[in-house]
Amino acid sequence: MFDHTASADPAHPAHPADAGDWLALDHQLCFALYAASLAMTKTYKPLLAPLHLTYPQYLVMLVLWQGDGISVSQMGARLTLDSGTLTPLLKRLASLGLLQRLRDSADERRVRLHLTGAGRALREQALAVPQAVAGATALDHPQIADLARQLTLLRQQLASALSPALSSPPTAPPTTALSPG
Amino acid sequence: MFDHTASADPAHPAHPADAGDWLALDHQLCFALYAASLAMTKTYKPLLAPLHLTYPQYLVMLVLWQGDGISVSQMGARLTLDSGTLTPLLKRLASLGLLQRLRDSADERRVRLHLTGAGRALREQALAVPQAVAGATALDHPQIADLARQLTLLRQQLASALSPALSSPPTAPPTTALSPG
DNA sequence: CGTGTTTAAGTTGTGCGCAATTTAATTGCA
DNA sequence: TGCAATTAAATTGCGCACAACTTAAACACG
Repeated sequence: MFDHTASADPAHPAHPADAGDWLALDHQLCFALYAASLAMTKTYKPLLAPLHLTYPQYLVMLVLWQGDGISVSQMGARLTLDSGTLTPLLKRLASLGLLQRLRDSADERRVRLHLTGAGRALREQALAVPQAVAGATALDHPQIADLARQLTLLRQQLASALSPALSSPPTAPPTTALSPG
Repeated sequence: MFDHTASADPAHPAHPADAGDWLALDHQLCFALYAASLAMTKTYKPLLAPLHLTYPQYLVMLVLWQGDGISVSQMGARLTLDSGTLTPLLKRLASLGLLQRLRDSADERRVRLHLTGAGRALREQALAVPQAVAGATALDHPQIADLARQLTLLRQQLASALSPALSSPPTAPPTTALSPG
């Protein structure tokens, strides 16, 4: 499956001789990323079930545990999510009693997110989650940190390729990279 | 849990001195993975729009271009998706005229997926997509291949941690890793 | 043969994730 | 001051992802 008419490395040809092999699923970083992300979410599910949180809800709580009172937009910037995703999610967390959504009196457009006592208390139960996930990865911490670093760089690069004007103009202009030869 | 004594880098401490720092968003591999996966999907969107494909639909087509006539379950095994996700997605691809869903006459439970002429022809337009994405990553091919390899290993390890009986019993039993101390 | 089990696909319901639009509040600027 | 432009959040609609369940076909085994 992998090495028909392969160019250099028979196991994982980085440069398929046939142009069509560029479309092979196993050569796609995108699929590796996609499938790993789905697997990660599935790993979290049983760990978050006792906390009555979904995985995106857990991410919101992580942000609030680092500092609450932020606005919906600030939460969105932190998690790269928009209000269309966050508004219903935050309403669910509010109905669970974990946070309050309060209009900013100084700017009535803003909704600020404040942890409740229950929301703050939930943090204690969440402390065991990262270690459990780390165990499931079978990676040690330098490996986890290195992989996280690579993925963060990848995300930043993809984001800057999508909106070149909005971030890091000093680096090379990535617009041309989006139009293949 | 893992070598608590070795924290060094003040900017990105791999080993938070305070136990609470384990919950910091930026220390989470899971978030790096999640955000990178969302960014990747956003990168594909404008590239797949001319093909009238969503990103998961594109993955299905990648599998079929490597060999069609497979069943829904085989597609699911390839993409780690179940029939609840695939059945409506495949019906959309069929209504686009890209594939046919045909009951297997030898086993009427199975539905086999066959590319149409239009489905096969779409492959030509898809050939430019991987290079465009590779450009957006700003990584060269050895780097892309290496990152994909790490992510594939991670996915396999997470999958085996979730269902220890189903894969690689010779390795260490990961059930205990899921229950934190 | 018949019947209980297993398997494949489909269905239903919930929760994201995002594009597009709407509503309302604030800002900019003549 | 007045009014267009901008901004923040919410709403609507669509397409995944998945758990739980249903339907129907194939299999197992006495």
